[in-house]
Amino acid sequence: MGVICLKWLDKIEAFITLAECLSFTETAKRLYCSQPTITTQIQQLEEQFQATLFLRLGKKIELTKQGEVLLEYAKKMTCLVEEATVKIKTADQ
Amino acid sequence: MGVICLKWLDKIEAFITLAECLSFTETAKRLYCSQPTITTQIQQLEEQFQATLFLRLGKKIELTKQGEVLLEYAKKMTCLVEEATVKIKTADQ
DNA sequence: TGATTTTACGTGGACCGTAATAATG
DNA sequence: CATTATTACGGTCCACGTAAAATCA
Repeated sequence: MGVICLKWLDKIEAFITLAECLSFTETAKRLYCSQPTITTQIQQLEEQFQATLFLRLGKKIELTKQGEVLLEYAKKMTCLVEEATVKIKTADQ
Repeated sequence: MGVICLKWLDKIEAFITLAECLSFTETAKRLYCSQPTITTQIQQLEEQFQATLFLRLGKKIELTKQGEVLLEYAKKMTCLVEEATVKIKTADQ
């Protein structure tokens, strides 16, 4: 999770990582948590956006069109938060 | 909270509202929750960003420079989520 | 059968509202 | 003293990890 550790971004972080490596196991390793946690986070995102983000094809998973759209915005969101964190820190109070 | 009702955006929503009306009481009314909840949410944001977002000047509160910076990004974030929600919904799966 | 994902489930922590306290004018 | 913000506190809900089950190669 790097510098940014805001809890409410965890799901987005999990989604981005999963979209990148396409493996729940690998995603869990990278984010230092269990596979079931990743599964749940992705399920919650799918419910919140009422979308299917990944196709489960046997062992392989595949990003859907809807997933691609979310991925694009997810990256923007994390960038935005990182940028905000830096600029807030350097803002003279 | 309008169409977007993702729980993890509540704090940002509270912050934007408070920055607009500069009253915890009024913010709580608008968001249909209690004042202590707003207080806590703002405190958590201040802790997460390690920043003072509002100056407490007696009964009046005032947005700080850091608060102004966050406000700018907070609005971008909510817009981004709204936009993502719409585009995901219209994406052919 | 081995590897991976999902479901079940119990516990610990977070969140919210009520009540009480503090602070301002 | 009236109004507003904060703190204390208790109950509920959510999230995570472990364990078990399911699924595929």
